[in-house]
Amino acid sequence: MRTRLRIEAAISAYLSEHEIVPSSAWLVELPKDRSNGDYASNIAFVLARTLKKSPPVIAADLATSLPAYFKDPAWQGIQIVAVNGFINFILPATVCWQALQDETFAKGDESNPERILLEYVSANPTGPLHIGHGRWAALGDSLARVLKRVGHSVQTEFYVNDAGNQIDKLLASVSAIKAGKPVPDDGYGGAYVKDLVDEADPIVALMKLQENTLRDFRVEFDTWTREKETLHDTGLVQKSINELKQKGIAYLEEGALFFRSTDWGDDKDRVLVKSTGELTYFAADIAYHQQKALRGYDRLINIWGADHHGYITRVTAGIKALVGDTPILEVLLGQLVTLLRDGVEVRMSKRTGDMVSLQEVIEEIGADAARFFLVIKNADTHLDFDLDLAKKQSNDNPVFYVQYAHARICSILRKSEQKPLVHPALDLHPTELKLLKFLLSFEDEVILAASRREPHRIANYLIELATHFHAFYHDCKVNVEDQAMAQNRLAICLAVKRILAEGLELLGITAPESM
RNA sequence: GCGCCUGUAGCUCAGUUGGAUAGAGCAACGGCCUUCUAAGCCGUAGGCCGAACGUUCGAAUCGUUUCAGGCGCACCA
Repeated sequence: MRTRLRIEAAISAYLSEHEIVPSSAWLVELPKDRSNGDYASNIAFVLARTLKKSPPVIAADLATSLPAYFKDPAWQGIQIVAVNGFINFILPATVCWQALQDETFAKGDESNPERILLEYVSANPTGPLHIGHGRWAALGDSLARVLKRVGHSVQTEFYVNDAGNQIDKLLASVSAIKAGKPVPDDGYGGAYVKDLVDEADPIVALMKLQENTLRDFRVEFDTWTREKETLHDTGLVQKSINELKQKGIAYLEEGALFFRSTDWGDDKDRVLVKSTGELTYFAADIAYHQQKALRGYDRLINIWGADHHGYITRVTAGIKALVGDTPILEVLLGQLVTLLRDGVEVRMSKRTGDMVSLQEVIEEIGADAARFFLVIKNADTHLDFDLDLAKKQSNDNPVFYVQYAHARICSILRKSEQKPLVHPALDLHPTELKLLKFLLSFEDEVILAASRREPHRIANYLIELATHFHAFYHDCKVNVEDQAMAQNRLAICLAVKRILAEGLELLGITAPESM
């Protein structure tokens, strides 16, 4: 059982035995300052009004009563102290050892597993991917890994917009070059376009290009869905439109067909078929989301750039109109990335070809550093990605700091002549104990990263774990004469190695054996 | 004008389902390699959490207002 849940259960048992009903939600959490304890609860604050006593008094009562609710052998020796109204729980090392030896530690903890379709990147096949796509790729792939780890069933999808205006323009540009004519003003003039003239199918070639870049970035999709063959050639877009007409939520006005999205809270109704007879991109998008919904998921998660914010309401309206309330559409917005060179913004334009591709970034600084840089910041803060800085910093980049901890452990293991073995009775050095306990909070971070869709938490956790390990390395020599101590410390090293490797795996970053 | 995001140390950012003295890295300064990788460790310094008011026992966190920056408000994709 998860450590936090075990503590919550004890408090709940106490409450129900004493027939106390809290007036609002209480929780057991990781204290901001770990020196206060390993876990803490605010229950005394919540009960203050109900019991008409001050939080410190209630906390003191609970602190003396609660130990009786931890009878399990491993929990013997738990310290429960009341400070300023908080109840702090200081765990015995045996609880940590027990949790860490469990194969399912920090895995599959989701109480409501869902079938999720996660769609991300979905770049137009009109050019190479750039750093912005890289952010969605790093974010989406890590999120998929995190969601799977806690027990959701996740399928990832890349939607290929291979129909419409931009595609026509690209093909026109390729034809123009082939015919020795200049590229049209609104066409694509990037160097890569010239390489497409010999391709039988330039779109497929560009998809391959994007797929290869993503593979170099360690991002692979379960499915690639092509708009043209899946939605247009099959007549599914028209079918969706017809359904809307039949339901009376699409109407003709001034020669255009409108979808009454205002029925679902949109600002204005949206055009499905232009007065010219052309379908809008939105029409295809509605059909696409209807199809996704019909494939049987509980939830559709899309990662979009913040510039697509305005689309959420109308696409949600489309799903509700055609399918209903399930699946839920959840859109994660990420703020855009500005690529800087020497502190100066590099304008990104596929049309002019003035861009630095994701492929180039990966080749310059490596997939590990690039992924870490792109995923470490909260997705809703704007990201300045300075190429020169990233290159320059490659030596003191946090990703190396974390990887170095892993490599150091591997080195220790290679030199060791002992077998790791836990000696629960052994006294631990304070730094050692801190490290051991910090390992335990991995499960809470993973849960949080999953439920809030925030993979950057994993990156921050790993940096902190590496910090604890490096301090341990400094304070506690592992390969010492004392056999029991050496075995114990080796066991800690193995546990740290495992969590570092699993955490890095969640971010799609390698865990090197040596550096 | 309306909507969304951001504003925390010199710089880059954590911390935001309300909680304990607001944290880290980089940059600055000072220590630590006869000891398992110094890509490391330890210490010093650095803050009216953009501003104001409000809710609360308690606010960086919630509400209102306001200032600054970014992004959207198409019969474009």
